[in-house]
Amino acid sequence: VGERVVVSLADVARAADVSMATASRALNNAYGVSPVTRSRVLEAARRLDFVVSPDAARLASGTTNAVAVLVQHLDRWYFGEMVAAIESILSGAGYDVLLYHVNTQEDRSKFFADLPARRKVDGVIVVAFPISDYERERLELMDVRIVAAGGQSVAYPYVSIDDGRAVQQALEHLIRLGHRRIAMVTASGDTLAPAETGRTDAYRDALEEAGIAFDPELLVTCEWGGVPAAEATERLLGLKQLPTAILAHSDEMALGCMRTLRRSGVRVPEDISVIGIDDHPLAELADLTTVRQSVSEQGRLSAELLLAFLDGVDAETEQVTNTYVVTRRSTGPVNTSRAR
Amino acid sequence: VGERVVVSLADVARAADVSMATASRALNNAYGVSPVTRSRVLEAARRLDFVVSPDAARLASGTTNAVAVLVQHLDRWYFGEMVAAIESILSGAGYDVLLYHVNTQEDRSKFFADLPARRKVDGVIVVAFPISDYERERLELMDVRIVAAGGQSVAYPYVSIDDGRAVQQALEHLIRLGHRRIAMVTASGDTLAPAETGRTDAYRDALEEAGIAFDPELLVTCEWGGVPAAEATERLLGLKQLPTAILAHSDEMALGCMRTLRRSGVRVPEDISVIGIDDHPLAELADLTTVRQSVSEQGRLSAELLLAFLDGVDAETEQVTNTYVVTRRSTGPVNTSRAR
DNA sequence: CTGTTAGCGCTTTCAC
DNA sequence: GTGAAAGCGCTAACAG
Repeated sequence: VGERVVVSLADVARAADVSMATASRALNNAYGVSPVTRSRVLEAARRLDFVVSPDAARLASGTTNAVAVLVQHLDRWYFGEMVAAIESILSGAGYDVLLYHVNTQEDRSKFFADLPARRKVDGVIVVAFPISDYERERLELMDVRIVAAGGQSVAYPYVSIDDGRAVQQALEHLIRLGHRRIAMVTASGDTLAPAETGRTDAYRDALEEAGIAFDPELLVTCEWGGVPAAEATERLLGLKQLPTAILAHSDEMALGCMRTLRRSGVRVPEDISVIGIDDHPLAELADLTTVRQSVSEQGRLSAELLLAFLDGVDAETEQVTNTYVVTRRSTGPVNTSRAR
Repeated sequence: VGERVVVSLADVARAADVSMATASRALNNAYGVSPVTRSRVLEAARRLDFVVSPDAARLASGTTNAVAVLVQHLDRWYFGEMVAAIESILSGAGYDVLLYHVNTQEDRSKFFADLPARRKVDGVIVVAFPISDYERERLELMDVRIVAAGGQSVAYPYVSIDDGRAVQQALEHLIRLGHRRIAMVTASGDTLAPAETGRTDAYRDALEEAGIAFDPELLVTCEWGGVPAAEATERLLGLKQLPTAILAHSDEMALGCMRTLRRSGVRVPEDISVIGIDDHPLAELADLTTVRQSVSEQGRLSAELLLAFLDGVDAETEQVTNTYVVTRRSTGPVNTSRAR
């Protein structure tokens, strides 16, 4: 008995007493194999513990059965949740997921310069990642289908929320509570952040729509993150006339705002209301009111969108998922008679 | 002029007027190519925009240059941070990262039953993932190097913190503040959670070491997560004699504890101190005292460990990274004269 | 240092 | 329904 370490298709064919061609067909569920032959092959394969060589299969067939997922900030909830959802759909469909994490500018340049995924994947999903013209050009070189997950992309089919709508909902919530002096702590400067300008613009628009004059003092900008947001909030507290509510670019940043308020003895929501965007799992623990988005839904839909393309099926190329306010304890009616 | 869509090594060789073998050598930085020939090949490759077919290369060479990362709970900070760090090292070394996310029991069974990464990778990194004997057996079938990241594995080389030590440090911190009645809110029941029993056992040991009798009432168990922890804390508040401090299994859970305390009007740390483990980015925003671990360091080291093995280099197979208490505002001296 | 020669392990026409 | 044969595009001896 041979002690073959790795069993090949030839072994299976021999064991089943058929040609390699037939064995291959049987294993791939291709047409043109009699049921009895097929089961004989399958049985032999199982007995020999056969596993196809994916490389040989790919080389011969020309398809990779793999998808690249391009993502940054995987250490943040939003991105992890997104990738998890994408992976789930893709692996369920028999695709491998090649992960490319590009956090630094250096990673990023390197990725687009080298295109390490080239010839390795049938498609790529870009997660909440605004890409430059140059980067788009490079990506095109890969000559595969591209889908954007969680960011409205002008260049590619996408699945995302409507950032403007989310901001609008937040503002409507606050305005309904009587707030007029509403600040926003926003992330920017970071070209890596998604939706950076969208949310800020929407803030101005929504204010205007409500007949509230935009006050530049109330729009503070900082890097993405809770600590930067905490610092930005200090600036807000330095104002002669304080805001009665703060909208944060994301929940993490809202938590930063809340820390500053807490440390300064400002009561939330009695003195100042705070609202975030995302519905981060920890928002609930912080009693933070927020505009909820379903990240896993966006991940799922974007993966399905790519799969549809790969199957040659037409699909809606611009999908927008819902957002809505989740009211918790960090927002309340404006306090007109407060003394500070 | 030919309109070749995809340029092959043969094209490059022809353009550089060398054999395919030489072209291959030049492209792979192999020895035995004169500088001038090499540069001629490289130039031709660049001009033709040549990209090797990874499948063909793998088929011919027998190496995959890919690593599988097996992970669950990618939506949690710990896991995302870990994978990000791993990816960074691996991609820097020229490896592709195949991501396998197994969150549900179903995913998990499927993964180990099918072993979709088989024959596709040179090694696998298992992220904080206690595997069963059966699963280990299946994994062995892949016949590749395996490393555990962020969980002490009896079966594989690993990089992780010393969970017992972390708990001990937390307890030492509390005891130094005068606490004797220290509760623990711990995650368990979930076979998917890492270090689940380790931390609980360490809690008992560390108490004993400090001469504090273990009180079963003070050890409450729940599923992993902030909300379960919040509920578990309610149970604690139902006790006749309250604890003066709570150690949570993780920062997320500590935040759950804090919510219950806050909602119940229990002051932190005046009435009850709270300490977590991890140093989650949001712990800082919640002013949570915690035992810090560097997840990215563990990710980096485990990837480097695997790379060493793949290079045939010997390396330390059990690496333990440091932890230490980061004091913030959620812990304070025990309040002996408190009235509740 | 460079070229020749075999494959790597499959899939896929094309016949039968 | 099944088999024979021809590659897929590259790497790795082995010669020279």
